[in-house]
Amino acid sequence: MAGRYQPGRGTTCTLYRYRDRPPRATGVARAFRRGGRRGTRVAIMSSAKAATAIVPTRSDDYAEWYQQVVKAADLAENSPVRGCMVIKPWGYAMWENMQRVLDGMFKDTGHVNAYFPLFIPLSFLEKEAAHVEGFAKECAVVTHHRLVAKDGKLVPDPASQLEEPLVVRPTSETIIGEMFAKWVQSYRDLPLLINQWANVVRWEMRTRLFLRTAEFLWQEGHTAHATADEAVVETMKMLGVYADFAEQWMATPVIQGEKTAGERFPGAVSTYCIEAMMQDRKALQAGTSHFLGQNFAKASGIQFLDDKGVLQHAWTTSWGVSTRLVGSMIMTHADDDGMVCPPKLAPAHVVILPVTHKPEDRQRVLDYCHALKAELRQQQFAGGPLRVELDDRDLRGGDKVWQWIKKGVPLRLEIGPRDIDKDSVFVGRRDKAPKDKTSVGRGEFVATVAATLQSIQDAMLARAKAFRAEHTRDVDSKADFYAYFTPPKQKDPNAPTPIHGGFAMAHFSGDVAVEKQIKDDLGVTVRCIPLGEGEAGTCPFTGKPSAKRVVWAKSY
RNA sequence: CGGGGCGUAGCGCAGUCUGGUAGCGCACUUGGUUCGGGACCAAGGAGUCGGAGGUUCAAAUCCUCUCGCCCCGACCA
Repeated sequence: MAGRYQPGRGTTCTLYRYRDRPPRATGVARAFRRGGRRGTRVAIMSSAKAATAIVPTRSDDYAEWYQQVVKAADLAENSPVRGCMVIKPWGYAMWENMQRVLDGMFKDTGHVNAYFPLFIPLSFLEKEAAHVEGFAKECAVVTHHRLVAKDGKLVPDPASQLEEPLVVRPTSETIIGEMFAKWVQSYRDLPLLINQWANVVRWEMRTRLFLRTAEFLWQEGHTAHATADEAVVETMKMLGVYADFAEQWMATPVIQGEKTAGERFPGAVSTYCIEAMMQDRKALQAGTSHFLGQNFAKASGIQFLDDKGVLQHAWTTSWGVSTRLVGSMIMTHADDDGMVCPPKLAPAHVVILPVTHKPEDRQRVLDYCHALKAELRQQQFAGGPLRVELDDRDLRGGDKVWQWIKKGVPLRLEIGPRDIDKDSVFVGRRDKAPKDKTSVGRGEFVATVAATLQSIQDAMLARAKAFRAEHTRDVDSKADFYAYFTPPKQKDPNAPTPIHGGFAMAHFSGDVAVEKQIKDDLGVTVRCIPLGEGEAGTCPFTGKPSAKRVVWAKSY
């Protein structure tokens, strides 16, 4: 086994692998596993690189970094059920915060919540041709309703076979359409503006925590309107709600645009989306809004008498965002020390870490911290009381500090006897380096905490915007386009693809064949056709005229 | 679904090639020393080596099958 790296045997460096923290010393030898157990291990030796809490780093191995952040921040883990995740309290709290805010936005735009069944009769899915084709391949199907013991095991009782199989909803257009058909008789029943918070199941081949799992949580809005115009307005309105939410709450800049025919929702007339750039420069669709025309109304029989007594099909829309948004926040904001929560959606805004080394100081410090916690909770931020954690667990200080850094809490307060004597707090901001901490008077901290959180929120959005700008460029020739999206040569064909490319803004004549060719060649697709006016130009692939530049990128 | 890799204590791994019945670091528990800090010393708890068959006196190790996870593709509403 020549050349095999053997830690602790004749080498002077120490091997650290995926441990939950790096050594304190800078200039450490770091290594991480990649691929095989033997011979293919890659040891990264770097004296210049600072130690990070997450190994590997983003630039070392982005996909692995993502998984390590999810683990280190205690957001979620894989379940015994293939492709399904358990969302842990810290991750779920982010989703709850998103839910609360979005729910408010939906209500403010006139929508009401309802709940529809998990199970959809198979025949419902068959009603809309494109819908069938789009979803058939990834449905979970229920065929029996009872188990019987057989040879000491439980098996579906053959006698309990369902006459019509039930599909676990991959989305609810069909069953909601069925109900809408009953609810709508007259133009006076319209518009119908419904949202539901639910889980859905799509039997995905390859899954990733939060980004693509077999079961996930989402909201799906479904509306029915008397006119096409009204439905289109609704479609765009909700797209705008998503874009606002992404920017203002998730600190994630997004491009609003329309999908090409190939990327359209099965059964939709047009699909709109918000697209965000992750730190590996890939695009992630963070939300979609569909104008469904009369397709589903016709399939489900949603009809009404208009004000002239004419029977018409309604015009419908649907729109949704999912727990994927949690994944997008990780990929947008997390760094090599773990999660970085946008303050407005953080499960906790502030964590107080009492420094209680000497027993005689302990009670005094804790009393001070509890009082400060109570005072901070009186403060308002982002439309609610400040969320404050007091971590008085009997752990060593450094351990606790790093746990909270990895979880991404915006503000850390370390408070010991010396701070109390000065009536001040020692503040660390998650958007700054872990050791970059400052002493601030208690009164001043409390008075400015909301502003401080807002400044972190703003800094995160600005940073994400700058990153996107840095990796977005106009591309005007096919050669440049191909060069932009071709990764550096890899010695090992099975190694992760290095980070490269970004968003290419290129003209496009709309040829489906061209789009397909580029996808086959580079794995790059049109993420969206941005809304708004654009300058006309020439498609670099066909030489045909193009109305405006579209966003090309690799994507999740 | 194709190609590659990996499943050994909570986490990260060694041990597998050359079968002899399990080890290291961190975490955990206890005691002590430390203490504005991701400490140190000592003692200790924790694993039917992913699962099922098979070969063998003997299997983490060899063979077959299977499940799961990860990477590269394919697919992706």
